[in-house]
Amino acid sequence: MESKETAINPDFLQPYSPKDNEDALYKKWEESGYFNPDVCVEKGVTAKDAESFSIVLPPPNVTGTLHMGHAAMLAVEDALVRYHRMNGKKTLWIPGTDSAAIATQSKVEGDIYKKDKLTRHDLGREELLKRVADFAEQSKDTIIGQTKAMGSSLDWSRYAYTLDDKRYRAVMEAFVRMYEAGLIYRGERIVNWDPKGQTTISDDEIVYEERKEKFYYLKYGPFTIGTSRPETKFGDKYVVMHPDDARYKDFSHGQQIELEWINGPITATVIKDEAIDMEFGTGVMTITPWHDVTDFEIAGRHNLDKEQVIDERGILLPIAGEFAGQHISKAREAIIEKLRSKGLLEKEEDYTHNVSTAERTGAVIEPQIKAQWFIAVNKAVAFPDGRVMTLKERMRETVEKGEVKIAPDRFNKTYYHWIDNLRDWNISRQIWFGHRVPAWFKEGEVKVQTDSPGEGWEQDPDTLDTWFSSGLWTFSTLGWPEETDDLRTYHPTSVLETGYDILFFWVARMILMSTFLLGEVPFKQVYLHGLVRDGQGRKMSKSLGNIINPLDMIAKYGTDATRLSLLIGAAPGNDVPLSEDKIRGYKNFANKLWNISRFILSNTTDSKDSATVEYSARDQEILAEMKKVTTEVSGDIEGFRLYLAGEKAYHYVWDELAANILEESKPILNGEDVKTKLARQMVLRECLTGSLKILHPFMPFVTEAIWQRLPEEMKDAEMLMIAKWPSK
RNA sequence: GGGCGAUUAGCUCAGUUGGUAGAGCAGCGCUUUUACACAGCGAAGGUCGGGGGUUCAAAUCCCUCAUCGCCCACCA
Repeated sequence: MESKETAINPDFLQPYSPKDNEDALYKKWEESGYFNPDVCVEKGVTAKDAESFSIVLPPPNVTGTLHMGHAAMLAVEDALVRYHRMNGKKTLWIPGTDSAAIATQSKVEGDIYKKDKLTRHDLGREELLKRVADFAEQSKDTIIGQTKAMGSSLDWSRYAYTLDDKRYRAVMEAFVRMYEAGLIYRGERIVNWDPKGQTTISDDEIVYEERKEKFYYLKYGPFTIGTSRPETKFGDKYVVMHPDDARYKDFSHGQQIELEWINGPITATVIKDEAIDMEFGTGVMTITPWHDVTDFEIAGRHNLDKEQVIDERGILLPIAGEFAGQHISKAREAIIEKLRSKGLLEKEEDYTHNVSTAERTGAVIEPQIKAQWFIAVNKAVAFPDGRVMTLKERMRETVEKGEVKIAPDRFNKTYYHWIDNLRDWNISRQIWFGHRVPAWFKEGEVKVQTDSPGEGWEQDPDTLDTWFSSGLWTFSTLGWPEETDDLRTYHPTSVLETGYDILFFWVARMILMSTFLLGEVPFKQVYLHGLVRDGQGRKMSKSLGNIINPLDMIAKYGTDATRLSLLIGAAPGNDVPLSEDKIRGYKNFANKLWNISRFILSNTTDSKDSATVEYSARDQEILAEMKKVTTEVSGDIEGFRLYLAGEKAYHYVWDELAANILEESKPILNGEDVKTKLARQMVLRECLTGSLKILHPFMPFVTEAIWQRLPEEMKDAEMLMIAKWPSK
């Protein structure tokens, strides 16, 4: 026994230490160049004509730090990538970071204000952009370093940043092409104005919040109107009711009525419109087309005047008379007081309704009419394949026809529902950090082109919605608009793995961009993961104090344990409960594997000659079993059931290989029958390498650490990372 | 108001095409016999949310109710 122990690597005499292995292994992988498929082909690891497998990493915010959600995403994607790489595919996983326009700019603005008490207007556009860019550059290494700590086998030579030159160019090109196709237009429309962020936002960036407010009944000439927003009512000179409402049949469309209103007598005009709900309130309302979407549409149908009442900062304009200059949040009380004193307030009720707020800033949205850039989703245009259809139709079709498959498929319905309700997408933002709209103005003329038309042309100061550039991500990272080899080889990408919470923001927008600009889908498969929650299924949050930091877990239990805990039990589309106990359990497993290896190696040091092996029936059974597990694990990975694949491999190794096979092998290994012993030694070695391989996608470090310590004759590759997946 | 999902052992969840329930963690008892105490062995624990139906057979399919959660929606 003594001699056998010394024959194997002495590291095995100590428990497995993730800390002492992980960084060195990652460095070794990175330096080998095998994260880059070109190197794999060059060195003969991958066949020149091999099928490709590609994933783009959903780019984390440059200024962010790694949280469990990222860790889960990296674990899933890396497992897929490692599996396909070992299966001989030309495998590419592209890293990148996102400038995250609004989020980043407001973070920097906040910091500057805290430190120097300066606003962005004090600094000016150029200076602010410089500071934001510096900040982004500084903090980008943090997230990259953390991504590496997870063991991610990303091809760093292809690293992309949403605001780097190539991506910037792609964005400009996309805008111009869509404009020329008539898909992008500039229009005066009612948009969602965020008074705090001082920018418009898209419909998808709105979050509804339930609020308890007062609902007021006001006397408006012969009518009683209901409103929850008296501060918008100054300009109201149209009173609207349903044409079929019997209560108001004596009033006719277009009829003019003199009445006393907040700031004195006005002339109101009766409008009949079917948008009115006869059941709600009194069935009569006045309209404020400048600050309400429904009202805007009614005004549009009847060609009515529109007047702005509230400015961009939420301050009442001169139309409000004595209330002008007041902020709407303060003015409401005073207005109600005046209405009451004039006898115009009939009653007030408690009222619960949904208020639209901006996702980023939390501010209550104030609809405003503004000239903005939009993408027309209902306009039929010619696609690259020659067909003429709308973006909506094309987007729906990709999923309906299975060009893009979504796992879990129940999200198909969610996707359709979103598309059916989709309205033109407002893509211009009034912030500075981001891709600037490639439109140029001069004396009322507009030119849309990537570079300035020359002297005297002023570029539109607006920037683009961050999701516009994100929508190009699968192909802007591959070199588009140039026709690169990468684009030909790796697009459409194989899988897009991301959280279900950005199905609309991102997944749908990528489908939109790719089908129109390239004439193909951006990816064949969507894999939606859930949110990582705590052990009790609660959301992780600072206030609950239940945040589990992936880097802490990596330091404490190792990356492999952290990865496994995020993979097992994580079915697509379902939230993942995570507790420290769970991670600890998988740390023990890594050590178990280490000890299994130690046992097998120390008991097979004298088994070099394999030429004349005769397997017993049981030996063959064991080998068949190994093969069966491999088949199942492979099937589960390919079917995106990683939670099952990981569990099965785990189960096999612990409960079958360790508990049964090793135990029953002890008498044979210690016995006198040399032939039987040799056969079993070969079988055990086979089980070990097979187990390391099927576990590698899930726990790359410990499996590679063991692989590096195997005798040469057991290995078919210098690194497990590029070893051949066992036959299925 | 519409849609989706969940309800299985103390906790968190598996259970792929229907065949008399499984895992991890926690907990209980025993074991330091060298691969591993970051371990092993053993016992305990569930009328699979309620009700109805289809079937020889249902946690698994259908209907219905209940509770919880999520998403979507321009009722002033």
